[in-house]
This record gives sequence, C-alpha cells and structure tokens, in this order.
Amino acid sequence: MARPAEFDRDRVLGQATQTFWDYGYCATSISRLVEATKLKPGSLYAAFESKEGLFLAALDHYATQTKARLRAALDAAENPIDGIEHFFVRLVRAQAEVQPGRGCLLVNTVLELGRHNETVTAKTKGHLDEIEAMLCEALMQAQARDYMAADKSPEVLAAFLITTIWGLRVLGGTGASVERADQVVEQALSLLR
Amino acid sequence: MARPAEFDRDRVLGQATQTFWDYGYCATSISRLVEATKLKPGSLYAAFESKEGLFLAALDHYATQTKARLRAALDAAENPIDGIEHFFVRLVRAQAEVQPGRGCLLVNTVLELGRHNETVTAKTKGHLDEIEAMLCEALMQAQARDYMAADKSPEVLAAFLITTIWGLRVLGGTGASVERADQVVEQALSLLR
DNA sequence: GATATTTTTGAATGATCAATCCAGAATCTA
DNA sequence: TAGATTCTGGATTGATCATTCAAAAATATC
Repeated sequence: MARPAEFDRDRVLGQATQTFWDYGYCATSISRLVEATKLKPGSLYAAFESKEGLFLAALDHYATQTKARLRAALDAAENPIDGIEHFFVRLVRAQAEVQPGRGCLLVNTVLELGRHNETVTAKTKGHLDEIEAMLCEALMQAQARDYMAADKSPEVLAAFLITTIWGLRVLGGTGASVERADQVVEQALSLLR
Repeated sequence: MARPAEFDRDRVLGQATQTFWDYGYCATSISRLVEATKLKPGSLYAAFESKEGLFLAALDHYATQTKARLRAALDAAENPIDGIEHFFVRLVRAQAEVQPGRGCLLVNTVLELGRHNETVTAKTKGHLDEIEAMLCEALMQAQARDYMAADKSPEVLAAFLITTIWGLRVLGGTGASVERADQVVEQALSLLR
C-alpha cells in the first residue's frame, strides 16, 4: 500500500537505549536522540509517539537483555548457586570494562523518576520485580536440591541479593575497581552457602 | 556600609537541598528553586553564582547532616557494631517514613551526573568516601575491642557495608516496606558478628 | 540627614526544550 | 504506469531553560 520504513527499529531502539543509559531521561534531549539514531524528529515521533514512549520502549529493550543474561547464567551453571555467582561475577566485569560508571538503567530510572512519573516507574519496578523473582526461584531450587540450608528464606535472600546488585550498580557508577567489587560480591554470596 | 542580605543562607540551602533531592539536578529548574526558596533569580545568583554552585553547596549541606547522623549513632552506642546497627535501622526508617522514595542525594547524584560533571562527581565521591572511612574506622575499633573476629578485614567489610547502604537507598527509592528493608539489613549485618 | 553600597525585584535575554507540520521522496496496489 | 499512501527531511512552534541586568529599596557610615 505504501512506502515502507527504512530504519531498523531494533537498531534505533538499541541506540536510544544507550543514550538514555548514558545521560538519563531528563538530560537526553530529542536532538541527542536524533544524533544517536540518525532519524529525524518526525520519524522518531511517528515510530514511538513521544520521548516518553521511546523511553518506555528502551526500558523494555534493556530489561529483556538483562533478564536474558541472568537466565543464561542460571541455565549454564551446574546448580543455581553457581549460576547466581556467575551472574554476579559477569555483572561486575561488564560494569567495569564495557562502559564504566554507567550503573544500571533500571536503577537509575527508579531514582531519577521514582516519584514523578508513574507510568515509567511502574514499568521499571515491574522489570526489577521480575529479576528478583528469577533470583528467588533459583534459590528455591537450590534449597530443594540441597545446595542451600533448609532454614534460610529464599524470599529474604532474594531481597538481599537484589539489594546487593543495586549497591553494586552504584559502586559501578562510582567507577570502583573490579577487585573492590569482587570483594563485596564474595561477602554477599557467603550468606548463601 | 550597605544593605544586609535579608534571607537566612542556611534556610535557603536547606530548601534548595530538599528540591534537588526531590527532583534531581537536571529536573530542578531555577523557577522551581525560586518557588522553593522564595528568593528571586537575581538573589540566588548573587549568593551562589550559578545553578551548579547552589547544587555543590546543597551537596555539602546534605553530606554534613548525613555524617553527623552516623557520628551520633556511633558515639551513642556501647560498641561500634551496635552503633552501625543503629545507623542502619534509623536509615531504613527515615527513608520509609520521612520522605518515602527519595533515596540518597549523594547516590542519586553519582548516578545522574557521574560521567558528565567532574566537579560535582568529585565532591560527591569525596563525601561518600568519608562515610565509608567512618565505617571502616568503626570496624577497626570493633576489632580492637573484640566485638569482631580478628580474621575479618575492616576495609572489605566497610566496602560491603557502604554497598549495602547504596542498595538500601535504591530499595528506599522503590518504596519498599520497612519490614523488607529490615530483613535485608539483618542479613547484611550478620556478616559482622 | 546625605551619600555610598549592597540587596531585592522581576522583566528580559538568547538558547534549547519537546513536539508539530508539511513538502518532497519513495513504494505499494491496481 | 497512475494514484494512493506512507515515510523522510528539516524548518518551525510555543514553552521553558539558565542567566543577566537595570531600576528600586534598604541600610550602613559619615
């Protein structure tokens, strides 16, 4: 019926996600997004409706990748505890090496828009809850398979682990060294054994 | 020689700090600060030079209070471990009750401006380092007075504790319940005993 | 009380913001 | 190939941004 879109939506979403991750929602202007995606304002708005719409799509894009990494770490390991450990180790390295000092887009978003944008916050918390649920499920499996003491609470430990992840995200934001982050991870994970 | 300033600098700084804490640096416009402080733009600029200058002053204002609270908790307790525990307990309550969902201004600032404003980031990290140093000193004292095992590293545990605090700040930012935060604190502090 | 000096006030500045719009280009159906 | 439809490019919109400025108000010193 008509002319098809020229751009690759997923590529644009990836570039927009990087920009939002780098600068935060507020400091990411449309002109920055235009520069990053090479799309003109008109095309951006046609595809994503608004700056907030594009940001919501970027949050999904980011969270999907994060969950996939956790899932992969859990599936590749011999047991859930090892899987969690691998996830933490990789998180620390990705944070220090790939793009140091950026933290986590979901965490940054909660803190930036927490009480001022209900739509964004609801989506962000939903993703964070899903990640915590994945951790909790892994801990329950670990307990069922005797890799974790029966008297520990998977729910409480999952809450502790996700809090540690958030702390590590801040630690990454401060540009701390891998050694330092590894020591923190070692302390935290010692509670699981 | 001349007309004296009418406003109370400390009151203005307090109001500006609340506003920055609430909205973040970027989303806090001068007009918001004018509304919050009841000062006109000209007076604000005469007193603090720029938006960034006011923000830097607000960071000091905030950090001074935070350090005073930690110092008070440590001094009031019978031993350093109890002092740290009291500090954590109060932090969780202050976060949940006073102004839920705001996190910590220092943490928020590192994540918002981390790689894009060196002046602000240097000051923020300096304050965070001082807090960590206070925790480390308390742990060394605890070890000297036999409230902590001799084979533990105060440096590593201080890094772990400050990471936990940052995680709790994010947890507070998500609007989590006091019960949930208390459970996380209990897990974290169990490593000190 | 006169003068000098500073503060306060609030309008004005140019820049940039998110978002819109439309003319020209492209590609589909028929 | 004709016509309908959609996408692209980029200027434009009104709002808001951080900052400045000049005039009015206030108080210190003399």
